Amino acid sequence: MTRSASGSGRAGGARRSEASRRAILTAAFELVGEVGYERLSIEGIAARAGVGKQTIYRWWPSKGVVLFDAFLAMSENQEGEVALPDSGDLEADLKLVLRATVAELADPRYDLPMRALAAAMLHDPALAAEYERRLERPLRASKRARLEQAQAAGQLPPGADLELAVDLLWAPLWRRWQDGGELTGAFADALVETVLAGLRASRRRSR
Amino acid sequence: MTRSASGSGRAGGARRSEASRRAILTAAFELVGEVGYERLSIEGIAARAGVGKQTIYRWWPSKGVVLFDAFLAMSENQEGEVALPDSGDLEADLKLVLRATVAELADPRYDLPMRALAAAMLHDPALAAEYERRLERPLRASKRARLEQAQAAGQLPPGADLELAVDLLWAPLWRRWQDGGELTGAFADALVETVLAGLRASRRRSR
Amino acid sequence: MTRSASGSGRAGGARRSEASRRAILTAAFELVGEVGYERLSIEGIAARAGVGKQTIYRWWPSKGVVLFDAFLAMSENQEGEVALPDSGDLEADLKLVLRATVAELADPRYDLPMRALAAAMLHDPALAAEYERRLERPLRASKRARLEQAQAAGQLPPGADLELAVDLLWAPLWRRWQDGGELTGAFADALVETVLAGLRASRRRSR
Amino acid sequence: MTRSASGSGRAGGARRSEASRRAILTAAFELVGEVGYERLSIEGIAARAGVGKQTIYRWWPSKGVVLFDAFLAMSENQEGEVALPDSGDLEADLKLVLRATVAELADPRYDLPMRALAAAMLHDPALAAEYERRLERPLRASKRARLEQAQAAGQLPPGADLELAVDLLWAPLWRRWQDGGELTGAFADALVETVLAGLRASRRRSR
DNA sequence: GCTTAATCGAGACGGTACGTCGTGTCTTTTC
DNA sequence: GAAAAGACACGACGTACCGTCTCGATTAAGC
Repeated sequence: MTRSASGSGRAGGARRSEASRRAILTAAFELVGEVGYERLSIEGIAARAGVGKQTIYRWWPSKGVVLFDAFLAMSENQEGEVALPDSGDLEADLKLVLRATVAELADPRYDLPMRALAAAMLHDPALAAEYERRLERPLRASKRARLEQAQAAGQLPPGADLELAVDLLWAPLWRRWQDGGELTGAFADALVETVLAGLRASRRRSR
Repeated sequence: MTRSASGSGRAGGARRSEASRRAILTAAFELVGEVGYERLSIEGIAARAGVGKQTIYRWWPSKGVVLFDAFLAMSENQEGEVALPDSGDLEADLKLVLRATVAELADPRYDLPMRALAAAMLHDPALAAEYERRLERPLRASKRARLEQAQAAGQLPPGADLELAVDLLWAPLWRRWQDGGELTGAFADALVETVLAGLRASRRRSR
Repeated sequence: MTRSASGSGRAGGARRSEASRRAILTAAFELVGEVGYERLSIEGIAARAGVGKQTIYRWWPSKGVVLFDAFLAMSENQEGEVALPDSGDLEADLKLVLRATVAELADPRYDLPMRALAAAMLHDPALAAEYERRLERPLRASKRARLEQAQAAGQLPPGADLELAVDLLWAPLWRRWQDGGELTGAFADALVETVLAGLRASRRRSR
Repeated sequence: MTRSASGSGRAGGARRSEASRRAILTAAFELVGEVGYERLSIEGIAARAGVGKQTIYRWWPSKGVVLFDAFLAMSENQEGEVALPDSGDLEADLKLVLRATVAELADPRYDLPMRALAAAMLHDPALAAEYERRLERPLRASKRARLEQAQAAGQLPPGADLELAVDLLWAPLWRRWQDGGELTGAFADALVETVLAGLRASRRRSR
């Protein structure tokens, strides 16, 4: 997303300021948590970061992308590989993970920024694609890996549609969060139980 | 000097112009389909509707609410009672309805406006609540009614969590649409089959 | 003051409301003294007068004319005939009158409204003409009459240009007031003395 | 009135655009000549000058001040020292100058802008003060200087009130112009003759 | 060490849109 | 019919940001 500064034939001159980059991302994250996405402005970010506007325009193509980078920077760990826990008990593991997701979505420090990012993606397909590539896909892969592991261990029938399974497990959570509905651990538990029951009973199908 | 207006209601003065109201909603709906939510402006709506800006500000509190009303006006039928089909075959009925939903989400005439509305609700909880009250709740009620009917007919076990069932059936659809993922009739079918399997297998639970 | 509907040949319907007329003029005069001419608005006058805007538009062609009428109404006496004092001593009489003018111009209750009226006339020639006809001309006539009386009494030479004399006596006063310069009784006295000296010494001229 | 851009402590950043400044002043002067002061708008000036509104608001506090600067810029010479002619014959010199003033006031190219400026000063004392300081005072000084010269040469008595003299000579001209009265060379001549007669006959006085 | 050039803070610029206020007209209802 | 009330199309207000564009000042390579 940001330009690489690798060792190509660069004549001379100053390199990108890491201090400014971090100040911008921090300012963006804080501001969006205070005023929301609609009233987040490049000027506001620049002012709070103590940075010239051009420094933002030079390195980021849009407000949404700044926000996205800010999001990544504030949750460093998420970009690396995150394996789901594997205790051998699929149902227990999934409940654990879904309850953690519920807790994160309920955290007021993340609620506004995440809504902002969701809104940004709704009107910027390129940003949505970037999000898909850098956050959604790896996360989904690790979710899928855990299910495949269960399938290999015979806990899920060989014909179960695992892609669908991932959607069934997480989509209702996101939906409830977006709609402002009640989001509890009990809901997560019921979700896991019902979906697993469905998967276990599912007929073989091709995909 | 003048006596206060007697009795009920309105002392005098001009009434709200229905023509302007409709022109505004039409213009808003068209514009959002052309330029998206971020570049939709009150000024633009007013200009296209041939209306003064004040006429918009007088009757609507925000861009998002105009958009929401525009949405309602353009899909009048949705506010009234919409019962899901009931052929006696729950699975067939649900597949029919979900495939219809898929088709609607894929319709380019509704895609941009719906994304815009979704974005507007993401940064305006009041709007989200209004949407919940006027569109989501009635729709959800009719979905639930169909499931209860099936339950009464013995096609679903008495302990099945029908609220969860509604989320399981529709949330993955919305999620895929939002993320720009592939959204097909086959996906809808698989969704219905798996969820129904899960519900049928579900243990008795209290809610 | 307000005559009840008399027997003139009026077919039917309401007559002009004298109460509204007075309320409007009073409101206009007060408002212009509070906010000045630029920020005086028809809406503001109507609101303060407790009157519909149309009632103003129906009877007055412009803001300036309302102001002008307000001015007249607040200084009723000035429209009637106002004779300058004639004690027989021209110099003393003029000093008296000019000192009175100075006092009036210095009165803070009249300063802002008069500036407003002057400004209104600067950009509305029709208003200026109306002012000329209804206030300036009669006033000027009485000034001239006093000078002619003095001329007849031999206190001014027969060839003295009396039109010029009126300008010479009053214009410097208005000018100083407009420019915010110092405006004192002593100035008025010096003015009278010098102008009278000039007139007495003037050669015969035709006009 | 506008900030100096000299070499003192400016950190960095772009400097004021001289091209925009001139375009704005030119546009303001032209527009006020076309539509008058009341219908002169910042928006109109910006549009004609091809400039953003903010560029006007950044450097000028009000419409009146823009107009004033435009006035100065369009009559550059008037700010510098303008000595009145001194042929040795005071009466002839004054007649010359007053006739020139009459001609200028009659010039349609200047009439509307000058009325506009006069109106602006009537409702903005700060602007009036600025005008006094930058245009009126120097002009008045040179008028006074010419009279002092005449006094030194014995053409006016040592006790003559020269401040009053300046008012007596020019105020009637301005007054007639404002009121839309007839303004001719003959009037200027009569004015000079009568005032000079008055001054020559005036008693010694202190000021 | 000197040169050289990209980056930085700062902020002016031409613009678009904001949300408010006032204009002058029109409509509705009351007297 | 006139009046109070107030909606309407319109235009301007003064402000906030947009994204672009200079300005010096700073900074680190390559010579």
